Amino acid sequence: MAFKENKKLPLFDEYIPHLAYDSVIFGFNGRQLKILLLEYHNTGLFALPGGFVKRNEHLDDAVKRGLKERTGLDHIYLEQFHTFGNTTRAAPEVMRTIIEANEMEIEEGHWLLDRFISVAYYALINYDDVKPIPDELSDSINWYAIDELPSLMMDHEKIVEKALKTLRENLDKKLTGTNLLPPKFTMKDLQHLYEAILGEELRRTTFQRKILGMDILVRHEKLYAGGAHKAPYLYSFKASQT
Amino acid sequence: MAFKENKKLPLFDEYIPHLAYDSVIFGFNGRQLKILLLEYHNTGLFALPGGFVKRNEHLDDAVKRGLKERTGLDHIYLEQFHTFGNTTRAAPEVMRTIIEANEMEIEEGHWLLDRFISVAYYALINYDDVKPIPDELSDSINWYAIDELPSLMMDHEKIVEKALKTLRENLDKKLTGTNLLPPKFTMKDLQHLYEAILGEELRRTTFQRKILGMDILVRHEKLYAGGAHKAPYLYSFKASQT
DNA sequence: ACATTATTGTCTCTTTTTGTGACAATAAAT
DNA sequence: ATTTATTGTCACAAAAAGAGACAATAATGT
Repeated sequence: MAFKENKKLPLFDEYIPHLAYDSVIFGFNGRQLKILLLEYHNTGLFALPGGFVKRNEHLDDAVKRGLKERTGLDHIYLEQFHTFGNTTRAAPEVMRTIIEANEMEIEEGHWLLDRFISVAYYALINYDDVKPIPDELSDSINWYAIDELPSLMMDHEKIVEKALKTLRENLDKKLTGTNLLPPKFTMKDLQHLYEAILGEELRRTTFQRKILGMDILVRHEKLYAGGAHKAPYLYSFKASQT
Repeated sequence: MAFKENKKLPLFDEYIPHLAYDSVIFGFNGRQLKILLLEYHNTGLFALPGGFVKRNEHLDDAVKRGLKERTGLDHIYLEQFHTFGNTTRAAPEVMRTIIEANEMEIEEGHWLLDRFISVAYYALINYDDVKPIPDELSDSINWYAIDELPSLMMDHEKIVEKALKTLRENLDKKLTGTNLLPPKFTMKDLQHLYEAILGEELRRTTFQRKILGMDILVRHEKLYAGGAHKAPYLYSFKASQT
């Protein structure tokens, strides 16, 4: 979660109480699938980037706003995948620690200290053109490979798990137009991405035939200046169809 | 949405404000896929059965509680599929009408008159052993075939649409153990169910081979006393595996 | 300039899965 | 006992996916 107000916690009634969102922001560095994690000041606690929803704001817009603040990116691919609503979703001590570490104050009984519901989204962004920006309450935001995550606060590990599961299930249906790759990429790049997401190796020829058969790619002129071998075609995703 | 308190709207601060759930309750009568809809007193408005979440209650439990109240059924198959959070999700006039039609009062500025977020679930229940129970605010609750729905309030038509889409996508993965059929059923019954859900006809032999190949059914002794023809086997779903 | 090397694009053959019809088995009705 | 409608299963055809083969080719080394 992220607080944009400076030292002025009362302003929190600008938000819908007991409601938050969390975002699992996926990026791909060419080899590994990674996600963005915050580390809070003086707490050693890692968490998903999240935030709250303003009273006059669409839920989806709140998430886009948060993503824009943290990544500077607009038009991010975004997918809601689950809402977590157990009563155990409260972390008063943690909240207090974070708030105190940031020299802020909170009144007793504030809903931030109580349980809250969180709507979880995953986002796919281009790893290369992002310099993640920490917010006031956290001292770092960094990429972590999905198989080398630190322990996360509250139920955030479960959230990541479900995000990854959903991403895998949606892969064939919804990867069109994703931002996980640069605008132009080779078939091998795409295959590496699939392998990183699915966590398994794929057969080159079968993969190529399947992807080309999906009719979602545009083939461009060969421009690759890679190694001592035949240059591959470059591809881009077709403009997304309605 | 449903109010369980009688004439005592202040008790509403027992609930998490600005948060609701809606449930798309599917049943199958052997031919058509149907859902349960409420009609509110003196309003002509149809709506999905829904409710609110108590401050100390798991989100999932709130939904189970509501389903139990309306159907008398426990252990219903339940799946969360989306959270609807647009600011347009407010219906102050409708709310007022409903509340007045029920001779209740509401203070100005109450969150019920403002926008609220709704977490949507779908449920699969056995059409035959349910006598739906209306709540205090509605004068009827009835089954409506999914292709003959009346117009629904707010965004409830979108919610139904998405529920149906999700159900179709999950069909092969998650129908195991569903309650949409009686405990024992024929292969033809199951095929009719699939056809009603998918809205398309399926080929008998292919369907049979596919389902048997999924290894989710137990075959029982033939007991069917139907018509002038070879009696089919009866099946039931295997006890659901973890 | 030419052979070498690594990787690509495509083709073919094999295997698996799915579509489609055929047919014997059989419970009730005649 | 014969007819009728529907079932369970098999067999063949068509389509999709798995797996390897091979020529094409961009950089490198000689």
